[in-house]
Amino acid sequence: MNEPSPPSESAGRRKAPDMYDVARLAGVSQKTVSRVVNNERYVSDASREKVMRAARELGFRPNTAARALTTGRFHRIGVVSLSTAGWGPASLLVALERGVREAGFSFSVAHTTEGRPQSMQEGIDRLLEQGVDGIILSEPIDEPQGRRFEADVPIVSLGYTDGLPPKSVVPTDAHVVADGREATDHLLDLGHAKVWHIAGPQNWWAARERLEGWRQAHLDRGIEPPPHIEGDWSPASGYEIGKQLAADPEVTAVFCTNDDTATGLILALTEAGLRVPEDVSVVGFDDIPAAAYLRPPLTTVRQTFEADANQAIAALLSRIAGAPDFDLEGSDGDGSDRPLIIRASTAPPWRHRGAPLPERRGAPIERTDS
Amino acid sequence: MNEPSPPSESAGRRKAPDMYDVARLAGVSQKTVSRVVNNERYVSDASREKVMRAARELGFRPNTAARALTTGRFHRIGVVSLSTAGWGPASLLVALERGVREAGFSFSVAHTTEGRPQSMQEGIDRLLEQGVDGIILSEPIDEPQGRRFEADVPIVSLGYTDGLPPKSVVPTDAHVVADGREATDHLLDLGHAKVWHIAGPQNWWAARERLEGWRQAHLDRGIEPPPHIEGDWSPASGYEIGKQLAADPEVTAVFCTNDDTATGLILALTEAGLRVPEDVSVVGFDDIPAAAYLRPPLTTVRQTFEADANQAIAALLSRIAGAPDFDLEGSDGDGSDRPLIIRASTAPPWRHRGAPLPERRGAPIERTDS
DNA sequence: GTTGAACCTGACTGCGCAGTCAGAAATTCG
DNA sequence: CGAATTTCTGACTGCGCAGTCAGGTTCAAC
Repeated sequence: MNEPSPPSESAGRRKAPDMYDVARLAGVSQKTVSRVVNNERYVSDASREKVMRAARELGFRPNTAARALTTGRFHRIGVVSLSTAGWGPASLLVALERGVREAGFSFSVAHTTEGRPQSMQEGIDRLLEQGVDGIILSEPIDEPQGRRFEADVPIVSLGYTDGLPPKSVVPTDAHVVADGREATDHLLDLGHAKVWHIAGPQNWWAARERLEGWRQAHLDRGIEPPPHIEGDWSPASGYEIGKQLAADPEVTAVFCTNDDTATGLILALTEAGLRVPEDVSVVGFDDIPAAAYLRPPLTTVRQTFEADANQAIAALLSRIAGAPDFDLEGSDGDGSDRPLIIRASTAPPWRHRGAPLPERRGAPIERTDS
Repeated sequence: MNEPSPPSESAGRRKAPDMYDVARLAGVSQKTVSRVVNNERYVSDASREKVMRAARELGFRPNTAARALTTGRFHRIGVVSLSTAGWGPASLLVALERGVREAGFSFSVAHTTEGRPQSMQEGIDRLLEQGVDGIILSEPIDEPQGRRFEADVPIVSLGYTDGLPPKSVVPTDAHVVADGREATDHLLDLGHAKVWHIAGPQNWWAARERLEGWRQAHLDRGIEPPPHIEGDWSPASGYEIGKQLAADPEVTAVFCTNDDTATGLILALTEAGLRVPEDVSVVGFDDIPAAAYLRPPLTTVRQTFEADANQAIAALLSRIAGAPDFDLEGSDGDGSDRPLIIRASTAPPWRHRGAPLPERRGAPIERTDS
């Protein structure tokens, strides 16, 4: 009601109210205001009520800088991410922000500079300069020369990275390899003799793991995998590599390191007169929203961004809280959620062109809905 | 060399060095250290050198909280974004981070909570609580009841939003309408009588503008536009709406509010036995990386994320610096960069099914490379 | 040599908050 | 009823830094 009109009403922007202002209005001490704001014990209901009313009336907002200064905690998590808008990295970022927010922390991002070595360390440095309690490395890529990351706060990496300080490292290790293996197994189970692989840049951890899963799937059956071909995640690279693969009659099945690459590949195959899946089966990775609506709808591996993000955050928070080495085992899923989404881009090998199309065309096709 | 071993070497984590530590080692006062760190004038080369050496030796990092406390500036820009990994929002976020970083500011993100009204204001509140010097609203959507956004720092919106404080508002207004118009004009110029429109959710500013451009393109020619259909940006909604459109023989051209929707649409048309572009032409929006590799390669409108982001940042920084109403006119491009990328999904109307395919199939097709 | 200006430096202070502690008031217990 | 305990409160302090100011030094100009 009676607005305590600020002393200098004439000035442009009046000073933000601090705890002393609230205390004065409420008739208590600054320390009591602090207690109320931080929900501490030992404040009478009467005082609490008065303070809250005064704070609301003044529009009081605690000053984070001052709080951080006295507590030494910033209440902020930093994330180093790649400067790409690709589905994978972007989804991870969204999941991380959500998890961090729900944990009550602020969220800072430092993107790496594209094509710049050591840019992960630079990202870490920028985060440290602005003040964070912990750092998450999303989509880690290798630093040159196996350099060690340096930081005086806990670091957690979503996926393995060499050179991490002792704290660190994360969950997802095992299952990404498993995912790559499952995709490959699916194709081998269909009867394909070998599965070709369009890999991602091998300085990315995720790309390496998928390749490793693909390799293992072959070796487990005593098959020598064909040489893999390295792309750059883009549809363009999938298209270019696809033109090569289309020329090789031995190629009947391809596992792509992501859905974008698969999109380019399919176009190249089609332009070469090959049919998917009748002549060549294709598996992607990511399950981007459009995957179910490509022609043909793409068999792919659905990523578990939410779960990965939450594991990373849990690990980081426990380290921030002081646990020297939080044990994460057991939380690693056993794969019961079946990340492989089988759609119409995979089928048994055909290998005789011109054969009549199978009836799949009008068959019901699973579309993702999550 | 002679490492000044910290007093309590036994303790786990030793206290981070402050300016007094550096000053002691360098043989100067704390204030001089402050001067060197902030690159102020009036420091002798000798002092500067000593301080820098000492700072490096101790691994000194200025404490942002203390600095923010004394200066009242956080050196941080906050962005409120949608919690989606879609190409558009994610690209904007990447561009914004880059621009903010280059301006020497830190970058905080607050995502909105999906499906929650008032979540933009909540995002703003979260940013204000953690301390930012200014806020950018990326991909603004309407708040319920035309509520005014409240903040005691400058806000800039990437696209118009009702209820913004006087400071605010941005650049892109004009050209997004123009983009929608250009896409539609392209189809009308090809000879289509009308262009159907799969719109985005109309509480999104971007979706409204594109629809408006589509509408204007019709009205300018004295054509009554057909009713638009509202999707939700997803391929799924494009597919569902596509099934309706496929049943209407009048439909020969569709402008989709984004490339994902177009992807779903094309599948629905294809499944209905229609050919793109022979029976129906399709234009998308965004120019996602896969757009050039769909079948057919998609005619679409390329977004100008970098430019938009930079304009928003420039506007925000100038307001932070004190300019009450920075005038942005003139910076609005005149369209000389031709955002419409014409590929193979658009052609003149055919309208007699079963006609021989035109020769486009093998024709060279532009692929984006930027 | 004197005057002034530019240059350089450090003591002191306050930013807004939470930690510490001493003490008052209310409650429980023997 | 007094003693021990719990609850409540505020004075005081320091976190690490940059702003202010006073003083000292150097240099050029008169």
